[in-house]
Amino acid sequence: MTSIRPRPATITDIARQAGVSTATVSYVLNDAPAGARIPEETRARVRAIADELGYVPHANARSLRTGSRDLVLYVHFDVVHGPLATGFLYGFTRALRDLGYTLMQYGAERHRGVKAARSWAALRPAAVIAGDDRLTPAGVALLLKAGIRVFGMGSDPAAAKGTGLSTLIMDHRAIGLAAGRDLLERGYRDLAVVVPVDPPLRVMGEGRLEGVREAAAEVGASVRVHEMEYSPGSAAGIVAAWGEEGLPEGVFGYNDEFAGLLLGALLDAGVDVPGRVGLMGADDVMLCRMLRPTLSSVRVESESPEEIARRVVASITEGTEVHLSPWSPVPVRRQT
Amino acid sequence: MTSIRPRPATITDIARQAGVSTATVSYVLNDAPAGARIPEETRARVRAIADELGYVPHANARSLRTGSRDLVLYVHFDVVHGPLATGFLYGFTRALRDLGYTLMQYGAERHRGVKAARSWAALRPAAVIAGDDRLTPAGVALLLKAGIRVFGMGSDPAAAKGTGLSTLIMDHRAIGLAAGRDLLERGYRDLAVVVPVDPPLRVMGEGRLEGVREAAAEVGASVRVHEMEYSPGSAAGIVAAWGEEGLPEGVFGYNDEFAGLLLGALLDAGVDVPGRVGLMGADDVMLCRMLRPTLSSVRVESESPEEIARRVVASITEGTEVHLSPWSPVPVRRQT
DNA sequence: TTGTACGCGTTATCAG
DNA sequence: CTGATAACGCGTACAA
Repeated sequence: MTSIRPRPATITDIARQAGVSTATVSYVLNDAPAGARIPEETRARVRAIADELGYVPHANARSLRTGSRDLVLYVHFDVVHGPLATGFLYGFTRALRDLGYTLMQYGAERHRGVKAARSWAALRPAAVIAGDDRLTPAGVALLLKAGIRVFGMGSDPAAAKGTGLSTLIMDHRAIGLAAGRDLLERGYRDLAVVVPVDPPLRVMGEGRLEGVREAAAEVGASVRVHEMEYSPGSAAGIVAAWGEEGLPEGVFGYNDEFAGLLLGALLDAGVDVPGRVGLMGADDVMLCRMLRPTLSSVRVESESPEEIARRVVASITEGTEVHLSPWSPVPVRRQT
Repeated sequence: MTSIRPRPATITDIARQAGVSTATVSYVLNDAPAGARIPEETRARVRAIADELGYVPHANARSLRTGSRDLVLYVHFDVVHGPLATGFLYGFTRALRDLGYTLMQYGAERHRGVKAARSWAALRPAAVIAGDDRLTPAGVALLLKAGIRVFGMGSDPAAAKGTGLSTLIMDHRAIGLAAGRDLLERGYRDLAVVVPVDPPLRVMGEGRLEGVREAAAEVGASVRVHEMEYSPGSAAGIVAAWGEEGLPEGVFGYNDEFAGLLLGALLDAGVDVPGRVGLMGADDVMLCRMLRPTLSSVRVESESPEEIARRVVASITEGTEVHLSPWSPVPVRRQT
């Protein structure tokens, strides 16, 4: 007597036990109008058996039959999500669920381009949201051809326009612009900007840098650029370099974490912050209020996840291309 | 002339265009032994058409037919994942993929117990990994009955033993024990511990507290407990209370973030850290090295994600209950 | 209420 | 040797 591994109950199991057809079971469990005149006694019996068997409909089989797609695939960047992104993702997930879609996060994808696209397409999602580092024109084309909407996170909306690729971006240039303007308003004319070397972050860093440069150009200020790794040693190296070439007046540290590392290195070097050097981060995470002096930052306010979800769903159902930029930057001045 | 929404190509489309049966297409595309003797010419034609059509097999249809389950559902806690958890999750995802399974993250689940279990069961995963705040005995039973393995994150292994529920836990008691012992080694006998009020964090906080208490009991030290929210105000409140009742000698701040908030509040109050008060966080994230003075912490080293993945898969294929605790704590002493 | 075709792909069986 | 037929997995929905 070998114990068999449990198997999920099927509609057929229920039909057999209840002595009715599978059609009847389906009608009863779905409260379908076509089965409206099935006697209450039968209905009760079917329901009782379904319950007893722990029956749960097979989502795959159902969607295979109905042809419905309710999956939205979210393919991560390979980086740690900050509280901002996490918070948005939660709201977005919930909002999508309310609209009848299921968002699944698909992490640690090792492929890109057509290979990645094929693995996503196999799941027949209604849409895929992926970092632009995973997308290639051929991959996007494959998905679109299969009726799967594609959202590039970070892709350039101008370049995407007309290709069918939708975009969902954080406007990094705008963040840099806000930070740069805030530093310039304080009278600084000699600015330094940090750009992460880590590839997925680098693109964003360059966008932010561009914004600072734009702000600087408005008043004829200068901008120095430094590559930085996410490590105390790299921060110390930059501060040491400033010791040689002269300290900048204002520093934009890419984000709060990089800025936090820089702040530590500046304090270690005995630099007066903000007396000698003004410092800004971005994202406005709680970290800003842990550091002393407290860190100035650029808060990124997001449009309601519900609204974004609605527009994503509209794009899915209408098969149209949309370009969403749910974030807007606001400087927050603190002690640095 | 209405443009029809693109539809994914099916095996039937290919068969029609190639003038062969769907069986032939299937054999060719899968390099099945049964189709080994299909002439190269036909094979090439089928492959070319599949390629041209952008054909990708329908994963659902395939698994429906073969009965295979390769999905592992990971249901988040509703909190921001730190770098530690994120890093583990990435490695774990990759390792599972190498073993033929796909890990999907399912966030912002609004249900718990049987309701949640039903929504997971509908996806027919091979296993579900969920926070114990989402699991109830009835829910677990439903899943097990359907042949779906269940891993409770944070569930008590002792309580689970024999019920079929597997566990995957971080040993919070051990973290508190390590922190407590480190503080006591420095000679502190008047300890304070912070416990977050936020429900999902509270459980972990209580586990860590228990560990500190255990350490304190070994040498007869005292332990004060303070509830804390994740806000600068709450930290300031606690420090103010210490002003009234007297400062503790050593503080365990639950984790680095809560400790960082406390550090800021202590410095604001003019308290000498670590001269007057020693402070420890936990998790050892980069934040520790941004703060000045740099924060002592408890690093949590995880067993290799590959090894954990192997054991999870073994549990799935053999249908056995396992209890994994892939983390071990190591104190890291810095300036605080 | 039931029989059954269908959605998509796999595979054992059978025929030219 | 080459390849088609058909049953099947699970649930839905139309015709009877």
